[in-house]
Amino acid sequence: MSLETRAQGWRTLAALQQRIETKIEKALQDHHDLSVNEFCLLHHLSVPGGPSTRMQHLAEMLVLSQSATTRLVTRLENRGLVKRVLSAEDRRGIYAEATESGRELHDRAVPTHNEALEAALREAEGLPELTPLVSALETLALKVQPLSGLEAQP
Amino acid sequence: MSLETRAQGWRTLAALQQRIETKIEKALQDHHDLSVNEFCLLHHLSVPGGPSTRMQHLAEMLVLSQSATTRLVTRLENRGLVKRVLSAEDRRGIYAEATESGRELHDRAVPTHNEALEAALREAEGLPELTPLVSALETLALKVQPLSGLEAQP
DNA sequence: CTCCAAAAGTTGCACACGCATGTAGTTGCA
DNA sequence: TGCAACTACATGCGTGTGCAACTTTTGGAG
Repeated sequence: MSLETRAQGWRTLAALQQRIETKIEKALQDHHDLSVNEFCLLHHLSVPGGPSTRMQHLAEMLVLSQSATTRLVTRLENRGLVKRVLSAEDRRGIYAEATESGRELHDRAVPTHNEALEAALREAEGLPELTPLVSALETLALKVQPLSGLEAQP
Repeated sequence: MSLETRAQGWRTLAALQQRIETKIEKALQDHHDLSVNEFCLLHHLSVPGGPSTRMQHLAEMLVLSQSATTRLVTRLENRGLVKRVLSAEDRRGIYAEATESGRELHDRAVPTHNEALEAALREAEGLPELTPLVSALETLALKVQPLSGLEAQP
């Protein structure tokens, strides 16, 4: 397979991705006043066992810069959804954790996210050219099931 | 398969997507002073048979708002890479087409884009949790080969 | 012990984007 | 012909993001 072919597939996937993310963004914004990044941050802090995560770790998971993460946490902190906890051992480190109302908002937002995704996928399947792509995503979701979190490479 | 499982897979894919796009963005920025959107715009105007595309059509393809498309074209126009052509039939319509130097820059940028994508995919394959995902993308690129362009649904 | 490089977060700045609005041109209908 | 609704772009404004510079803290070398 040529590089060009793969690149063409990649750009098509990126466009589809963008379209679906836009739909999810609007749904989350309309119903809960949350951006996708804000939702993902709450998701990481609400779901996993360790409810307390370092700023830099959040930046890696969300694929954001440090500064964007700082302000993302600040925004949610100002809304009382997240709180900063200073680390005792390493006083440079700051942990973010979800508050009770943060977890509540997350629980309400999860169905919105999932239903918007379902709707977007169904819609995308309607376009004949995208059908194989969408069905590949379905397979993909199966395979990724046991994934715990994303780590960045150095 | 549960909605949650699919959503988890989707968020993982989105994160990987974002990571790779960031790498491509940096490569294009460093070597050719182009953002990914700018590259994609040039790509659509340089490659296909019809080198002349309406603003709104570009917005659909790039998954951007009208205003973002206006300014995207303006930026490239100021650099002499693209030119606006007023439509004769419908004088509201404006066509964008690549200039000679725009096509040249595109031709130089294509290898950068493709190599950055290859490198990012190889890197992602190194992370054990992402391997199935990446290989799914490989399959995907094959299936999408005959795709000509992306159209939005009304 | 002192000094210094590296790490974790924050902040100033520039910029690309979306939304709402404005403007020019088109279409339809009375 | 004249007016209203609509379309295609452009523009003002607010905001989220990345980069670079800065502060505080840590850990190690001399």
